[in-house]
Amino acid sequence: MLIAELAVPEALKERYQRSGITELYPPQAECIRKGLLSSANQLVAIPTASGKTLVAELAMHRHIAQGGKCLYIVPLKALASEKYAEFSNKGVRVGISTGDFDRKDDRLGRNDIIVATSEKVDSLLRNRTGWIAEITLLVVDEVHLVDSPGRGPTLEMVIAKLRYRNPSMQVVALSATIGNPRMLAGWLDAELITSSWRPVDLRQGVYYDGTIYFHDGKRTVPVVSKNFDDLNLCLDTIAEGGQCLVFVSSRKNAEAFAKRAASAVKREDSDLATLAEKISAIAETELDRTLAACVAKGAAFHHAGLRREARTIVEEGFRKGLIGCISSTPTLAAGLNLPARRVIIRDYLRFSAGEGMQPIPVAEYHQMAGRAGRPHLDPYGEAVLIAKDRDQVEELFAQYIDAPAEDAHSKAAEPSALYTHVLSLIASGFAATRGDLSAFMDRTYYVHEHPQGRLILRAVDSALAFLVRSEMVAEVGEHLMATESGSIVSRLYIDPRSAEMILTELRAKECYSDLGLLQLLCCTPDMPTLYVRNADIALLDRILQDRVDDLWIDLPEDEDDAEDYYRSLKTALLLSDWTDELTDAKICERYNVGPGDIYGMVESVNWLLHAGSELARLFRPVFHQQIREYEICMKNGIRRELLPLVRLRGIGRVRARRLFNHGITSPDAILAAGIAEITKILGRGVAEQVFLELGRKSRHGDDLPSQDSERNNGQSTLQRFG
DNA sequence: GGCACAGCATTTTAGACAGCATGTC
DNA sequence: CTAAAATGCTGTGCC
Repeated sequence: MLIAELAVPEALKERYQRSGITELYPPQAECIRKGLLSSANQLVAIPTASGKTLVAELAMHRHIAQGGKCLYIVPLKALASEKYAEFSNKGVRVGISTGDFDRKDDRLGRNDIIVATSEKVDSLLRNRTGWIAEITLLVVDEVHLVDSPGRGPTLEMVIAKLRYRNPSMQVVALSATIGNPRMLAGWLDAELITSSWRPVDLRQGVYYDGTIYFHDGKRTVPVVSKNFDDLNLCLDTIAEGGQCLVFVSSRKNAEAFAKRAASAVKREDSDLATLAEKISAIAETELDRTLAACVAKGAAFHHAGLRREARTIVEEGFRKGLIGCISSTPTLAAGLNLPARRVIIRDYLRFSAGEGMQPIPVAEYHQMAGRAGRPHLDPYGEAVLIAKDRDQVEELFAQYIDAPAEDAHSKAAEPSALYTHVLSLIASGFAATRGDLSAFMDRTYYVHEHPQGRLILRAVDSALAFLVRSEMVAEVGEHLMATESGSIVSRLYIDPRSAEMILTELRAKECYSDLGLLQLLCCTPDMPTLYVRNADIALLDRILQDRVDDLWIDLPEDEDDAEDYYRSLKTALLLSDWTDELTDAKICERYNVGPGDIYGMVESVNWLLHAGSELARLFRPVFHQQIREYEICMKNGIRRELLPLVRLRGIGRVRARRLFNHGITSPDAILAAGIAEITKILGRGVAEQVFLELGRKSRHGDDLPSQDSERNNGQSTLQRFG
C-alpha cells in the first residue's frame, strides 16, 4: 500500500516521501485496511522496530486534521522525550508532560499531540485537567505492560478512566507480541493486528564452542580470546564492521565486560578520544573514570548507576558508530531505541529477591533480541544466546527462540495496587458509592479476564476499609466521599499507605528532626531503598545507638521486618550525607552506589518531601516551615546554613558553600561585601548576575519580609528572596 | 615476624513512575 | 533454594 493513497494530510505524506518512505510495511497496511483511519480501536501487536510509531502517527495526523487532539502514553520518561522529538517539527503542535518536563498544564492543552507517561496522565486526571475531555485519540505504547506488577495497574486504570470520560475516543494500543492478544483486544473493543514481519531480517541463534547455531545453518566465530566466548562474539561483529550490544545480569558484569572488551578492541581514534574527554570532564567518581577509560578504546558499559549525562554520551557515541560495543543491564532493553548489528544475550538468568536466579521472561528476550539490526544500515540483525554446554543449545532454542510469548495478565487485583486507585476514583469523581466502584471495576482488564471479578472486589473492599479507617474517605450512608486529606493525598500522587504513615508520625512527634523525617519517608512504600550488605549492619547499629534521639522509627520487634528497617535507615543516611554536603565520590564509596543512584534517590525523596510538607501544612503546621526548608536543602544538597544563599539565581551547592566559607552567609552580606569582593570569590560573570538580581529585587520592594515569614520559627530570613 | 598468594568460603546481585517551579559549575 | 563473579578469609610457604 502506498503512502500517497492514504487519507491523511498531504503535508505529512510529502514529509514521508521526502525521507524516502513511499510504501507501508505489510502490518501497517493491515492497520489501514482494518480501519485505523476510520476511528476503529486497534491493538497492534507486532515485533519491535516494525513500524508501530508510524501507525500511531498516521492516526494522530488524521485526527488533528479533523480538529481532534491526541494523547500518546509511554511507560518511560526517556521514551517520552524520544517520541516528543520524533513527532515534533512535522507541522503539528506537540507537548510533553512527565515528572521532568512540564509545559504548564493550560499551555500543554493547546497542543495537538501530548506525550506523557501513564503516571503523569493519572495525575492529570486526578487534578481534573480540562483538556483531557478534548482527547479524541488515545495511543498507548507498550500496552502489554498492563502485566507488570508494579505499574501495570496504573496503566490499566488510566485507560479505563480515559475511556469512561471520553466514550467516543479512538484507542490505538501498540504492543509487543504477547500470547493472548485476543484477550487484550477484547478488553479494548479493538481490531487485532498481529504479525511477525520485520523490516530487517533477524537471525536468532545460540552460540556454543566457537559456533553460532541458527535454524538454517551455522556460523563459525574466530577465536581471539582463549577464555572468553562472549568477547569473541563481540569482536567478530566489530571486525565485520558492525556494532554489538551485550546484555548481562549485573552492573559489575557490565563493567567487567566493558573493561575486557576495551583492552581487546583498543581502537585509537581522535573522535573516541574526544568522547572519552567529554566523560572525563564531568567525571566525579571512580565509575565515571572507568567508563571514560573504556570509551577511549571503543567499548562502554551502561546501567542505572551512571549519571544521566554519562549515559547520554554513551548512547550518542554508539549511535554515531564510534563505540563498538556496549555491555548493559536491562536499562537499554526497555529504554531508548539503540539498535545494533548483533545483540548478545549473555546472561539469561538474573537474580531475583526470594527466588534466586530466574530465567528472564521470553518477552524480555524478544525485547533485547529486537534491538538487533538497524533498518537501512545493517544487512541483517543477529541475536545470540550463549550456551554453557552442548545440551543447552537445544534448551535455549526451545526456551527462547522458538518459545511462544507470555500472556499479558492484569495485575489490578494485587491488593497493594488498589489503595491509591480506589482513593483516586472517589476523589476525582469516578465513583460516589460502592456500587459505582464495582461498576467501574467492570471496565478493567482484570474483570474482562475474570468476569466474576471476585478477587478484585475483595481487594477494593479492603482498600476502602483502610481509606475509611485512616480518614481519607468518609462513608455517609450510601455515599463515599474523599475527605480533605484524602483529596490532597490523591492529588499529591502518593500511596495512601505512605500518607497514613507520614500523618501519624508527624502528629505523634513532639520535636522535628531532619533525620527522623528522612527515615520516615524512607520507610514508606513509595521510596526505593538501598541494598544492605552484611558489613553495613554493624555500622547501622552504631548509628541506631548514637542517634536515638533524632530517629523517628524504632527497630521492629519482628525479625522478619528488620531487613526493610535497615534498608530504609541506610537510605536515609545516604540522603542525610547528601544534605551534609558530602561529595558524590564520597557517597558512592560509602554506600557502594553509582552517581545515578544518588540522583534517583534524591529525586524520589524530594517528591515525598514535597508531599510531606504539604501534609504538614494542613495537619501539623509547626513542622511545615522546617520541612519546606529541608526540601530546598535536599534539592540542592546543602546544609541549612546555605539556604539564604541558594535562593539567589545562579547560586547552587558549590557557589553557596564558597561564599559561606568566605564569611558571606546571606544576600545582605553579599551587598555589604560589594561587587569587587564577590567577583574575587565567584568570578565576574556570576558576581554581576547576582548583583543585578539583588538590585532588581530591592527595586521591586521584594526585600521586605513576605507574609510567609511569620511562620518562620526563628529561622533567619529565608523568605526574603522567594 | 611479615608478606604474597593459592585456594576455599562467603557475599552480592536490574530498573525507575510521581510534585513543583525553573536554572548548576 | 536455584548461578556466577567478586570479594573476603585462611593457611601455607617463603624470606
